[in-house]
This record gives sequence, structure tokens and C-alpha cells, in this order.
Amino acid sequence: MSDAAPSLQDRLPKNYDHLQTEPRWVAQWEAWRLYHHDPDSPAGRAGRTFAIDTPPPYVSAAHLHTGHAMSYSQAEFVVRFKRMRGYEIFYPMGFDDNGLPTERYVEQKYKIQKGKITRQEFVDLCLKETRAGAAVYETLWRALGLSIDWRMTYSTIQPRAVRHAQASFLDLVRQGRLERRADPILWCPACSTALAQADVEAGDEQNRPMHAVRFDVDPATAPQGAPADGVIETTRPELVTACVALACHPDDKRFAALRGLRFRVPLTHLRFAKTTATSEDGSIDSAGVVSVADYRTIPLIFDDSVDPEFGTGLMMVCTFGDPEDIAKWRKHGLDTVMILDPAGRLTTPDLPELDGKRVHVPAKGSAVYSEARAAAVELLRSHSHLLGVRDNPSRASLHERCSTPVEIQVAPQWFIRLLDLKDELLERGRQLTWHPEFMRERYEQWVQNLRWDWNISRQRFYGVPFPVWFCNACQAPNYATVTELPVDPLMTACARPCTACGSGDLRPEPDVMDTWMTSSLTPMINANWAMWQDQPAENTPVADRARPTLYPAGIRVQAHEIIRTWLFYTVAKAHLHTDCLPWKAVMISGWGLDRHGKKMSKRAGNFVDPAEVVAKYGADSLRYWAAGANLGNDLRYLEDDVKGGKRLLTKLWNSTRFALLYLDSWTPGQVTETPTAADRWIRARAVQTVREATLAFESCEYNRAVRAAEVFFWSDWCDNYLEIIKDRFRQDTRFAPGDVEAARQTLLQGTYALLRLFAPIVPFVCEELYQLACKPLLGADAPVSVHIAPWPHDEGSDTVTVFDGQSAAADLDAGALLLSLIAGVRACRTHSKIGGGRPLAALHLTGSDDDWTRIASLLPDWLAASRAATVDRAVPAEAATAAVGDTGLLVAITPAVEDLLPVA
RNA sequence: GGGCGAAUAGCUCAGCGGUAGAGCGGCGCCUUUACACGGCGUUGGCCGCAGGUUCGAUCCCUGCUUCGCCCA
Repeated sequence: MSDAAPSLQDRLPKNYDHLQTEPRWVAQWEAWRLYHHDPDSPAGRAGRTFAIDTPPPYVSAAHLHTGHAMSYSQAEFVVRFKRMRGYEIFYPMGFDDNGLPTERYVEQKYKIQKGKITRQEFVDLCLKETRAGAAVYETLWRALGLSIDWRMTYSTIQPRAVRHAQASFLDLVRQGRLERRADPILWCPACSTALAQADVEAGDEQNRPMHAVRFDVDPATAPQGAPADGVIETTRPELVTACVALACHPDDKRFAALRGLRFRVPLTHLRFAKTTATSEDGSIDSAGVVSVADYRTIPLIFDDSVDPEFGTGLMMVCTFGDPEDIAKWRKHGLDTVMILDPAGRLTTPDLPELDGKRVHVPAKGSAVYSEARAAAVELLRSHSHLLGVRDNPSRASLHERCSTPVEIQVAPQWFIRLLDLKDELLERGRQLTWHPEFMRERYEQWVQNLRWDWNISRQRFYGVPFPVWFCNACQAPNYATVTELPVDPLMTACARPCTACGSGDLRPEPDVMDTWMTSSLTPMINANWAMWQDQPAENTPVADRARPTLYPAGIRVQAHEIIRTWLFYTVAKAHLHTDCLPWKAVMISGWGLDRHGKKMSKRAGNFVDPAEVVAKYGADSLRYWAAGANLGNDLRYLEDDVKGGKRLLTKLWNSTRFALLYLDSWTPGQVTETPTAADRWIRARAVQTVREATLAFESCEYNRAVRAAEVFFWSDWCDNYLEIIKDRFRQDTRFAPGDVEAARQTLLQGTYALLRLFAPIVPFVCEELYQLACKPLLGADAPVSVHIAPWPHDEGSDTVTVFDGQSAAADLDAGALLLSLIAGVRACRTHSKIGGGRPLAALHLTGSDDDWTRIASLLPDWLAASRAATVDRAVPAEAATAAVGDTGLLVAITPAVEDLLPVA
């Protein structure tokens, strides 16, 4: 027993207590300002700054689950690695607290609806909830040990972020990228707001029946012998009275005889149909009120886009059922008949049976028969226009925030023109470094399939206001100036008369911006892009000062489902505003799944509370689980895997305890070391492992890094090396002082290397052990914290900085043979039921003279590991033998006398 | 319908041209002053199916099947 045992017991208790340790380090790191960004540090001044852009989560509180903990941990593995590599890190946390998700959360929590509460009351509630939510998040992020600079926290509703969103808007106006026009737009009837293409998702496949509806030929247009009717099939029978044309493929022979005819729109004879002129600025042709004597009649158009195989091959074009309708409406200059109001109700005053009926059930999902559809089907049936109904599995387009089927409305909106930029945006996607590479395809596909310009108007309350007033006299938009930002036109009058006509009668734009208008700017917000033009002012708060060195950022980390939104919009904004990529690389993480492989979510109820896991197993254990994901792949939450993390912590604790047992009260370097075969082997393996882990971390493949480190730690370091050297520290006389010194040097440097390898993944236990076991022995230059210790591999070279970076093949081969010999003895022990702790009288080994020459240098370590006194070539005939790997050699043991006696 | 990913031991997953790996589980042994939250030994597999390329395929190519996701 070491003479320093008492003090050691105090410093390294038998068990590792994460509950006591983790909060202590959170506080200490904070006190040390370990994670504060310092642009004036040597690395910062040398241009070695690494900024990370992580998703500002919606702070609609209390929906946190281990999936969130997973993705933020994964981002942080890379941050910690980069920090140890000597980069000046910029790692802020953001909170996205504006926009629809927060509004819906507030609506549901307080059982209120927009429209039944004042705008200010509503905004106040949103702010209250977002503050509460942010606090919950921050508590968890701190508990997880995320190395965030909390001084740099931003929120998308704070003035700095609002200023960015508005400055972005004005810059796009300046570039002519923005336009306000009345166009058909995606619309959520439940949320009463316009949407962008990215806000829409495909619903599950459901049976949405096809209704066969007969359209009669207008007799006035029909020559002798012409067909009497045409039959279409539709899933939207409630929109029949909004039909403005029938369409078929030009080559479809079945409908050739219908060419030139007009058709009566069913039901429109009951009353006059109302044709609405919706245009405000002339972008829609005004059809005026059509005078219809009896039926409203419509033409047959021929269009390549009609699929002859679909339905009857004849389809109706409504204004508007889907994007295909819009395309044909535009291309053929069709009339506009709007029968749907913003709340999703039919407005057909001439048809009381349908008027006011809801098109969709307000609840989630797409009901097959809404009240409007049921009424329309009944009406069509009673007038003999409904020829049949058949099953038809298909998908609905849903608003991703509320799962309500989207409709199409026409209203003036602000659009960012993007469709003409597809090629440039595709090129940007190719310039970006993707981890993993295959995720680029998601982006490519999304950009290629873009069919809507970006509508950034939202008819909501809680969001960034447009910095715009309209002139009541001439309708011209009047923009705020950049220096006036942030501004809320609802609260602040325009500072100037109308620039177009000089009128002083201006009204604010009531809409707010799409939340992604702000979220797409996170790298620019972090760099304070909107302040780049400002004069540097001494009294400008640090948070508001321009930080152009942070842009473009080093890396963006996010999950795959928001490639089409967050990633895409951010790339687009950076392209438009700064003509570059917003970050050098992007790392795409997967989802946290439940044990059955389904995505974890609050709504589905299959979530696990990360705070509970942290309390039970420690943040390190949860992080260890998160590190198990293959990059880009989803990861199941299995408690057993978290337990595996706990096992690792315990093992690190115990092995370092062992090391300290023999390092305590040791002054390094007093004796010249003489490394044995085992020392040379483990050092070579350490170098090999560092190299492997570094390469993995470099490409964001943290799971490979962990695996490499774990294999080394568990199989080589603990199971073999530590066992081999135990005898060196005991009474054994086989080893010279230089051999013991070599073991001590190896213990210290190996432990230090291991703690650094694991530090990005399990930062708490590594810090604790570093402080206790390594720091006191590393001398005056020892880093304050393991988390700013130099990574044991130089960047940009192949230089491993532990054990002289030597990894000789001969040492590895010798070590492999040594391990085989040890395993042979262990097998013999098992056969003879003799525990590993019992000394053996002798080892016996077959083999030629050459074999024995080869293993001569291994004998001291082998005997030590086997706790045997001697080894010879006389294998007893009666002895059980074991093979030595695939060498063909056989090993046998002679137990100590006391082990021979109690054979029962 | 198009795209991406996955299919490997009972379970969860690595591997990806050269005789199949880990963890968990199972079985047996060892209570050994770092660790029983251990250790040692051991048991588990036509590496989804069918072709092709190759001296050699779990790995590359083609087709198919099933599952997940993205987009029509």
C-alpha cells in the first residue's frame, strides 16, 4: 500500500458521484470564464476563430426531450474538439421566440384565439411564455455541460435580431428582390395566415375518395352529333362551383370530339354564380361580374401537364384547388372564381346549401368529408351530377405547425423572388462541405423542386413587423431607413410624408414577417451584420458591436428535417446579402427515437425527460449515449446505452484511481526510464488511437472517435496494460527502477491522453480526474482545465504529441503476441478454475528456439501479468493447454501448491 | 411516381474487397487491495433476396423485397 494512501482516499473516493461533481464544474467553468469568446486572444488575433451556428430552438417551454439533448450534445462534441485544437471558439445560444410556433403554443395553453384578444395582450403572453421557456432550456443546457458563452445569447425577438430581419428586408428591397403582389398563395385556414412552401408538409396517405362528376356540354356551343357531356373525377367536389375550365392532354383521343365546346358548371344554374375580382394592383385579370343567364360555362383547355391515366383523363381546373390549378390558370388566362374565405368557409351566397360551410374539420388531420364536402356531394347527387365515388389513397398537403390541410387564397403579400436563383443556390449547396456528404441531396432536391417564391407575409400578431407604411392617397409603400431600425410601424408613425405623392396620410403594414426571415439570419446576427456599416462607438454594448471575423461561421449543426427551411433560407440570405456561404461546413444530425424507432416528440408522448436522465446517470452518461449516433443517422434512446455511459465513467474513475495510487508522491524524471515491451506496445497503441480519433473528429464523426478511444481504453489500457504493470509496483524484483519509472511515465501520459480523448464527450468526469490526477504532476505549465488542454495531435500534420508520436509496427506486433500469451494463461486459469489473483507456480510454453528468441523480451511482462514465478519449455503431459493466438504455440500452467490441494 | 437512407448475432448497432465485430443479453468460472457499476472464458450469424464484376463480395454494380424519411 502506498504511503500516501490517506490523503489519496480523501481526494479520490471509492465511488464517482456525478450529482456532486457535475454542478461543481458548471460553476467553476463559469468562474474561470472558460468558454467566453475573446477575439483578442492569440488564436483570435491569428485568425483561428471558430464560430458555430446551432438551431435557436422554439422556447415553447416544456417540450424538451432527450432528442434535443442529443442533437445539442452532438454539436458540442465538435466545439470542444475544436477548442482543444486551439481555436478561439464563438459558441452562442439562440432562442427562437417569434412566430407561429410560439403563437400556437400560447393559443393552446391559454385557450385563446387570435382575434379575440388585443394584439398587445397576445404579444405580452407570448413574451411571458418565451422567457419562461428560455429559462428551462438554459437550465438544461448548463446541466448538460454545453460550453456556451452565455453572454452571447440572442433571441429572435430582441431588438438586435429584429433590426437584422428588417435590415435584410430593406436590403432586398434595394436589390429589387422583394415585391408585393396579389398572387394565389398557400394559406392555413386554421391559423388564418399565408404560408411558404417550406411550411407545408405531406400528410399521411389517407383514403380521399374520387368523385365522378358530369359536366354537361353547353348546347349553344355543340354542333350536331357532339358529345353531350364530359366526366371528371375530383377529390374536391366542394370546389366544383369554382371550376373555370376543364382540361385534358392534347393527345388524348378520347376528348378530341370535345374540342371547341363549352361546359356548364354544375349547380351554377341554381343562382347566379359570383365571379370575384380580387385584384388590387392588377396582377390578376379582373373578370368583373359575369352575367350568367343560367349556367356559368367554361372552356376545355388542352395541356401537357394533364396525366391521361389519372381519373378519367379529364380534369377540372378550379380557382384554386392546388398548385396545378394555378399553373393552368396562369398559362391559359382563365377566370378567377373565389368561393373560399380566409377561415376556410365556402362563400357561395347564391347557394345557401353550401354557403358558410367549413371546407375542413378544424381538428387535426384531413377529414375525408368536411361539412362543405358532404353538402356539395349531396347537392351534386340530388341534381344527378354525381356519377360515382371510389376509394383513392392520396396525401394532403398540411400546414406543418397544425396539420390543417392548406388552401389557396389570393391576397397581396410580400415575396422574395427566389425561383430565378435556383442555379446559383444549387451552386452554393455544392460549395458547402456537408457532413455527411449524402445529405446534400436533400438540399438539391428541395431547390430543384421549388415552385413558389418565398412569401414572407404572415397575417399574425407575434413577429417582426415590416418596416413599411403605405400611403393612403397613392398606395405607395414607404420604407423605414436602416438607421431607424428596429421599428414597429404600428407603434411609430412614418417620419416622412409619402415619397411618391407627398401625402402625410400613411398607414402601417399590419402583417408580420415569416419567422424564417429572422431565423435565416442567425450567422449574420451572431456577426452583427446589420451593424457592419455603423461607426464603431465606444458606448455600444459588446453584444451589439460588429463582429465580421465571425462570418462566415465555421459550422452549422442541425437536423435533417430543416434542411429545406433553416438551412436553405440561410444559404439564400447569405447569398443575397453577402455573396458567400453563411458557414464553411454543415453537420447534419439525426433524430432521437424512442425504443421502438419512432421519432421522439412531446405530442406523441413517447419522450424521455433529459433532466431525469441527468439526475439518475449524469450528464456525461447522456452525452455518451448521444455520441453513439452514426453521423446523420437517427438514434434510439435506450436506457441501457446510457448505462453504458455510466459504466465508462466508473471505469475511467477506477482506472485513474489505480494510476494515482502509484503516481501519488512521485517526482517524475528522477530515474531514467527503461520501457518494457508492454510499455512500448501501449504507447504505440495510444499514438495509433489518438490518430484515429483525431481523423474521426475532423470529419465530425464523433462516434468513431469514441469507439476508437473506448476500444483502446477498455481492452488495451484497462484489461491488459494495467494488469501487466501491477506486479511492477509490488514486491517483485524482476523489474529495475527504470522499468517502474517507465510504467509511471506511461500511466501519467496515458491517463492524460485518455482524459483528453474523452473530454469532448464526457467533460465532467474528465475534468474531475484531470484536476486530481494529472494537473499536479504536469508541472507549472499544466493547463488550467482539461478543456483547454492541447489536443494530443497537431493540426495539419501527422504529429501525435503523446509518447513522442512513435507508433512502431514492431512494438505493436510484439504487444499482440504478448496479449496472446496472456490470454493463453487466462484460458488455462479458467479451465482449472483458478482466479486471476492467484499466483502460479510456473508457466509452460511449447515452441522452437526461434519462437523463444522472439518472445524473450516479452517474458518479464508475461510472467508479471500471469503472476507466475518461472516459465519453461516442459509442458507437462497431463496439463490442459491453450493455444497462443494463431501462432501454433501451446501454453500450460502449473498452479501454486495451495491451489492444487482443494480439488473436490 | 422521383430521391435519400436502412436491412449484419436474441436485442441495439459498428464494419464495407481478403477467414464476420462491439455493447447488451445467455451460459460457465473467478469474491483478485483500481473497478462485482467488475474480471476471465464462452455461446450466438447462408452479413434481406436474385443476378453480375472479381482470383476473392457483407462490402462494388444491376434488379427485386421490406422499413424509415424527403419530395411530387
